[in-house]
Amino acid sequence: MDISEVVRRSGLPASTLRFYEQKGLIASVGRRGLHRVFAAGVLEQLSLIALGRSAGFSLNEIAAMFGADGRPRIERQRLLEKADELDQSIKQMTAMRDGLRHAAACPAPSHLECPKFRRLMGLAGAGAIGGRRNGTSAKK
Amino acid sequence: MDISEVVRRSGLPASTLRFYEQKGLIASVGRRGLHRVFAAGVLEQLSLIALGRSAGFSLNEIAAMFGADGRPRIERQRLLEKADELDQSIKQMTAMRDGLRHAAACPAPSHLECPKFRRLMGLAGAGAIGGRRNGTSAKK
DNA sequence: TTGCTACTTAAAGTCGACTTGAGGTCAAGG
DNA sequence: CCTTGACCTCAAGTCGACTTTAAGTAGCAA
Repeated sequence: MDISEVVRRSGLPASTLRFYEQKGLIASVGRRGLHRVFAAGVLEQLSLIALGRSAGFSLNEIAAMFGADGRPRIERQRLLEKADELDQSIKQMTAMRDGLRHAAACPAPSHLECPKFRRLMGLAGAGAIGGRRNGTSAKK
Repeated sequence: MDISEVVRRSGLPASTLRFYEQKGLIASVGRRGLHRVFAAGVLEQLSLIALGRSAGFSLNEIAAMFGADGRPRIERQRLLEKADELDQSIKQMTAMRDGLRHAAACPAPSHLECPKFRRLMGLAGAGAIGGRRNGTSAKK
């Protein structure tokens, strides 16, 4: 496969593929002239990377867990840790979601006067002390 | 309150407070000499900002929803949209968490051979096509 | 009044994950 | 054979949310 086919089948731009290769996340099996040639397995590796990303791993963490060859050498301990982290986040986000829904329906003139909203603010403050979180930034 | 008290009571560094002021997220009520003076309400505003952040709003979005005065002029529609986004994320993260837990317990020699893991990879791939997501990066 | 020190500013730096741009190469089709 | 355009490299740029740094100022204790 040449890069354009990987682009087509993975949906990722070529620049990302080159970037991933440079980071050691994937590897081309060789060159035809200048052009990279990829094995079919790279698609699987890319899925794996997407999986890791959406589980909250950074590219560096992913690189550490799988060589450029794609052989997964995942420490199960690490997975459980991440799962616990996700649990934390899920709890936070769930509270937040409920709070938002309530705020949208709340009859208080200003949300600041609503006890539920205020409780929610407390929650967020506590969260802020702890970790940092990002939402979907689907902005252009 | 001078800035050091806000720092003390909010837990945020002074640089962040100045940054927020510059962004129009908070405002000082005046100066004593060069030094900013803040009203007590700024603590509430900061909670509100933390709340918005942890609900996945960007600082710009938050600035648009509340003036520097802190008067919340939240469009309820917007809140519901964010709540729906959070629902999406929560579903993704829940699937991911379960997948991770399974992977940690899975007896397959390589996770790539585990059907559950593969299904999970499909999920992640689908997510990748859609939006972008970040986990807790508690790295120093 | 002196001088410490907490405050001030503006600008630049950082980090992660990419994207963009300039300039170059070369395999393939006409 | 020659052009075309897909691919290449390397460097720099972008974005969000801050932090850091350098240089300056002024409130307050002694």
